[in-house]
Amino acid sequence: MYTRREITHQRMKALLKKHIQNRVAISNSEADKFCDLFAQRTVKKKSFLLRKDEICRFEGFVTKGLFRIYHLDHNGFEQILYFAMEDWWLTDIDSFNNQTPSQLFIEALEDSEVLLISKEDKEYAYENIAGIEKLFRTMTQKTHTVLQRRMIDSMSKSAYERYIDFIQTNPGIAQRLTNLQVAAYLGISHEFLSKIRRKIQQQGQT
Amino acid sequence: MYTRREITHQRMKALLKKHIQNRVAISNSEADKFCDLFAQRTVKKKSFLLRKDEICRFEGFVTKGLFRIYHLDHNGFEQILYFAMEDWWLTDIDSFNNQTPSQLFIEALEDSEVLLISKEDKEYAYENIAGIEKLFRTMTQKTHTVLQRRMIDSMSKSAYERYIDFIQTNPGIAQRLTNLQVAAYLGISHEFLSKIRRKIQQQGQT
DNA sequence: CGTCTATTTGAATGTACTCAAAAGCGGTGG
DNA sequence: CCACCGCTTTTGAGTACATTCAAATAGACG
Repeated sequence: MYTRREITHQRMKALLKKHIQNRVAISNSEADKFCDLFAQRTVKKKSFLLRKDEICRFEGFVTKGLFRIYHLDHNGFEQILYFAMEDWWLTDIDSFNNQTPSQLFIEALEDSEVLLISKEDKEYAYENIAGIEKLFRTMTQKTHTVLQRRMIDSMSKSAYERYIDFIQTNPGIAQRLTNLQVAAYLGISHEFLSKIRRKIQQQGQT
Repeated sequence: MYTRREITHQRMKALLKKHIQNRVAISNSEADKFCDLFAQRTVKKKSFLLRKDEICRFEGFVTKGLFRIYHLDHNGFEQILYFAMEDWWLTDIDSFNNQTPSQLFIEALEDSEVLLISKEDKEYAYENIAGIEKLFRTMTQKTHTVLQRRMIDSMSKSAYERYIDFIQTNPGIAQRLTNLQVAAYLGISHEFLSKIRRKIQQQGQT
């Protein structure tokens, strides 16, 4: 007999296992061993997985919902680094690796579910589960590429172009966001985003 | 008896070995095994290690000189992603990993020397030399953190602030660059950089 | 229904770019 | 050794992109 919570937990781990096996050659039993290191956590909309000055003690895999990972600049403006939805990883990589106070906030934008692994268990996995070190090396390389691309775009493209790119490349995420969030991600004011959207509307009508 | 070239080669590998042993626990013999996978290459000022549309067949460790890694945007403007000087790594991580055509140029800004490793040899090292997978995982995580920080700054700070940050954080590199290069790194026009520098001069005099 | 938040709009402002031209500077050949 | 060439740096005027502030409007939710 399983409780409902346990059933959910099983289903979430199945998602994680599938995610891993799509990305690296790993046996069933090794994958299970890895997945068992994760704890489940539900996060209500508008509550935080991490706040500035806390030490990030987890790396997370999102199985339901949507998060924003953001930074407050010296004027108190929110700068969104990235969003994490189902099938995405999330952490403050700097704070997690060095166990130093974080500069970031991780907040749920919807009622969400995540699987969390601690630093100790992740280190254990690196040492004792074949393929895990490779999994994270390749994942980090991939996100590095994406970040590099975004860096180039943020410097060489106009706000208008970046907005078009964003909604075309991430329609699944964009739908679920307010313009406030989108503006904070693009690094522009929400008023200006509104004006960009108006211009697009007008073009559509001709 | 060694030729002069061989002696230089030995000295370069010693630099690489030291670099590695500062970053990961690795035995002398394993480190040597890894270093032996690298080939030496001298690159004259203004010549290229990689051009757009070529496949990046190497990852490099700079032992002498200075490189710029840049991208041409759709208006033909150069956007410098990063500089690599002595003790730094350099590659197009995307093109190298996937063996796909590169979007980037890698150009020597001074007469330079690099040690290069091929994709095959690097894969060999991942599989057969203990500690190498960890070395590159941690290095990639570190550069990811740096890139993330730069991303935040490029969106939340003014050109003036970014320039001050750059010359204070990287005095060693900044000295060796023309303002044209610095501007292309900061993502601003060189004319505007000149105006920023004038303002700083005037402040200094009071 | 009322409250809170998101979105839109406009006017004034600021930051950074473009274009054109002049000045500085280093190297090279006559 | 000097004159010239190419490249970097500076300067100014005009312009474009994006922000700020204030206020009105629209939506969402209890």
